[in-house]
Amino acid sequence: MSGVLHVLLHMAQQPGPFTSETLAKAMDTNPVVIRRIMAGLRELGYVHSEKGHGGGWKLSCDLSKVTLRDVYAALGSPSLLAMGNRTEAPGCLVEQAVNAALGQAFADAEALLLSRLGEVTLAMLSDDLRKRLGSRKIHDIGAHGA
Amino acid sequence: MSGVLHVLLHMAQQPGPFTSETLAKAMDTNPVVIRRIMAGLRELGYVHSEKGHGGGWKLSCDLSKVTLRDVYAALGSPSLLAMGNRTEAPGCLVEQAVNAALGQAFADAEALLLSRLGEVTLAMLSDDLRKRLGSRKIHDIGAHGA
DNA sequence: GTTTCATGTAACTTTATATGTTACATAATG
DNA sequence: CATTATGTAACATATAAAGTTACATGAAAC
Repeated sequence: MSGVLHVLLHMAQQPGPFTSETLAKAMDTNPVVIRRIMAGLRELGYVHSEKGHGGGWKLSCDLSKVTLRDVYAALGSPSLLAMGNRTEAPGCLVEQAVNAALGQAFADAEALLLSRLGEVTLAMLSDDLRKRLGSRKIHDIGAHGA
Repeated sequence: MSGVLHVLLHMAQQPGPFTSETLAKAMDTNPVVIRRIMAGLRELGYVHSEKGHGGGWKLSCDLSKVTLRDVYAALGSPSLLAMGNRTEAPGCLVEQAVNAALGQAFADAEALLLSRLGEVTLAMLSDDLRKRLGSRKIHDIGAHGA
């Protein structure tokens, strides 16, 4: 999640296109990993890719319309919580009692988190980033960490 | 977490003591795993253990005073969320912007979850379990899943 | 058209983490 | 002192995430 946003935000600072290799260097990872990540975003139309010379990845969405929750969904909505309910002995009443108590707390927290993510658009993130960049010239994607 | 509560709740139904082996069978795991789990609880005084003949684990706390949050703390407060912030390039402003946005949402969700866990005592869980058991004779810890 | 550059994707390897296991020391009881 | 239990280190296994390699596909340059 954090990594995906990092990529998207980088892309929002320059017109592109960006090759998987370029993005991979910025993220200090492998091009294939980038393609895997971007695949989900492409399916939902947030980015698109082109092959061959001059190809690569481009944003293809209105940043003010896409929330962090949308991005999360594009990743396949992986579990947000580190701990789940045991399901090894579903018939056990002890387990049912435990799951009932934990399940409600977990569900509430997850709902809140999703709601919060839904309030933040990529455009808001991008604006925040530009503020942080301040008067500074927008740094090239190659000059990472500088 | 779920597993620990399972053990504690089982223990709350019978006077004990329970050997690690007994508890391990009920949880379908290994005695050493039980001892590892219980170690944190013992340090906070929620359970205590005795060696040798007739030894084993006993509850040593007021169930109405210990919340699920306390139990969580006894486990070393492991991360509740499945995803954290990237920290690979702390100097990168993009990363800072992403972490600021995600960090707030994560912190809020975590706070809510902790708060919810703090509202539920082991006694409440135990009461709920007894209701579920209904008129049924309290099952022996050996008769798991029945 | 063929060479080059880029994505798409399957298959494999590596790494990290959690869990389970073995072995043995320590302590308490009969 | 033999037995039973915890305490804990060390090792093994299983699982999942991340990284890597290899090669097919498609698009642009020449």
